[in-house]
Amino acid sequence: MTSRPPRPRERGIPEATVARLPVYLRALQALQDRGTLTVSSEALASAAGVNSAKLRKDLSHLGSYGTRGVGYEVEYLVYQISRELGLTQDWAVAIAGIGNLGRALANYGGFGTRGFRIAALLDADPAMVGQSVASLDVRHIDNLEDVVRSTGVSIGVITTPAASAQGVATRFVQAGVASILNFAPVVLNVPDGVDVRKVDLSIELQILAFHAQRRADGDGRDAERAGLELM
Amino acid sequence: MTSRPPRPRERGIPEATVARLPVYLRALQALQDRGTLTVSSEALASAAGVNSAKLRKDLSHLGSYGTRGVGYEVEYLVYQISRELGLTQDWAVAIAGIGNLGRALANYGGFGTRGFRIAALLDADPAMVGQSVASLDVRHIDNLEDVVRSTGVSIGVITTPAASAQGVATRFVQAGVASILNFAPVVLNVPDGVDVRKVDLSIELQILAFHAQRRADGDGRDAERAGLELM
DNA sequence: ACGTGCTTGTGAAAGCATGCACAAAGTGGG
DNA sequence: CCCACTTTGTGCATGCTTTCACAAGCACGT
Repeated sequence: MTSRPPRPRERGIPEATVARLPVYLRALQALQDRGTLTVSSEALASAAGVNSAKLRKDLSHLGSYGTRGVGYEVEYLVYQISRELGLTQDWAVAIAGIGNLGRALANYGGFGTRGFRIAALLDADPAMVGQSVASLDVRHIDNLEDVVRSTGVSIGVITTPAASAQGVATRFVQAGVASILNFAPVVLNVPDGVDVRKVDLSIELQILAFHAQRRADGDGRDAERAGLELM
Repeated sequence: MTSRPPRPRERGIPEATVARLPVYLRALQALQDRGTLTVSSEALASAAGVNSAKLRKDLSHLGSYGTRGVGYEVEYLVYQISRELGLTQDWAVAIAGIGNLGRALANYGGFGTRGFRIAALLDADPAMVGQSVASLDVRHIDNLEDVVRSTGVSIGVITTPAASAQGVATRFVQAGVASILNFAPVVLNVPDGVDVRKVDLSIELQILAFHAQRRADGDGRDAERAGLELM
């Protein structure tokens, strides 16, 4: 029951590792573009901004894809990580809320290259509906269920105002969408089994402000502290 | 040397706690808008989407601001968290890269209300320079140092293409900006003491895809798994 | 065929974060 | 004034993450 070689990975890659795999993938693709064939954990770790022991442990969760004394074959590793992340299949994404941010996402080219295809745009504003954004017609949010079903959407992105976000999320879920990326500044309530990730610009700024203040306090209070001057 | 009451908090709030304080703050402000005067850890935790023990431990790092048997006074807690996060002062933010995303951020009203003021917009495209976005003139990126100094910018937001991001980051740092929020899909290299946070849309989607695939694999392989059907 | 040198993969230790469960501390009613 | 009730603040146990340090393994030159 524990024969590893044929199907190397067990279920259960740590969450922290999953969050770093896309970073490794991007670094590897950059190497690939430059024609690099193999890379050591040290070099890849430095390109990805992590420590090499962490990188090796992360990769070890996918299987034993390196060669001792040599490193990792870039192309093979790109494939293995892509497969693990589910990027070898095609994911249809719907964006709800075509304001500034929704438009910015719709026009962002970075998705298409990695298995994500923007399949539908939805908005509640009648003036918006029917307009063409990034070569897609904006549909009215009332058609959410139809649109999800007919275009096979499995990931929903919410860029609506905060007040509408929960409603849209609930409709996504009821239409069978179990993965949601939420940009609205609210905590979404969804049933178990639905995966919500949140991106919140204002929270990131607040975290930066906290650290900036701490630096400033330290400088003021205990004269020079470790920090900027140790380079 | 360990007298607590007068200045309750020691240095060193855990990073995980810092990341949640903005969420609590938002939930508290929503309560405040509804006229709520006090709130229990249970109620606030549920509004913030966390468990109440975690909330209490988080808040205990700031000091003892609750009343046993009653809860927390909303207004007082808003003030304490704001102060801890450094939101009682005003932070000048510069946005470099006025593409779709940069414009979306510039026009997003959510910052102003919480101590952040967009003080400058920068772009490398001569056609963009001089245009007015969100009532600010776009300046050429070559003026970065001048702009930072003259407007007192202390937080830099990078929404440039990936290829330009590292250059802009380096210039921000040399101009004295020690807090950077990076939307470009690259790992930035900065000296110690500079705080970089990354927001990466494509990474979030990839993490969602991973979990979505895992759900699908499970359903296919071991018939029905725990998940959507347990509601 | 064998030894040398390099790099991976992984136990084991240390460090964080989470959640339980309860004592401590306050409120309000009788 | 005391008792019952509520809710905070926190010690402790558990689990997850990171980091160290080194044995195992492979390539290459001789």
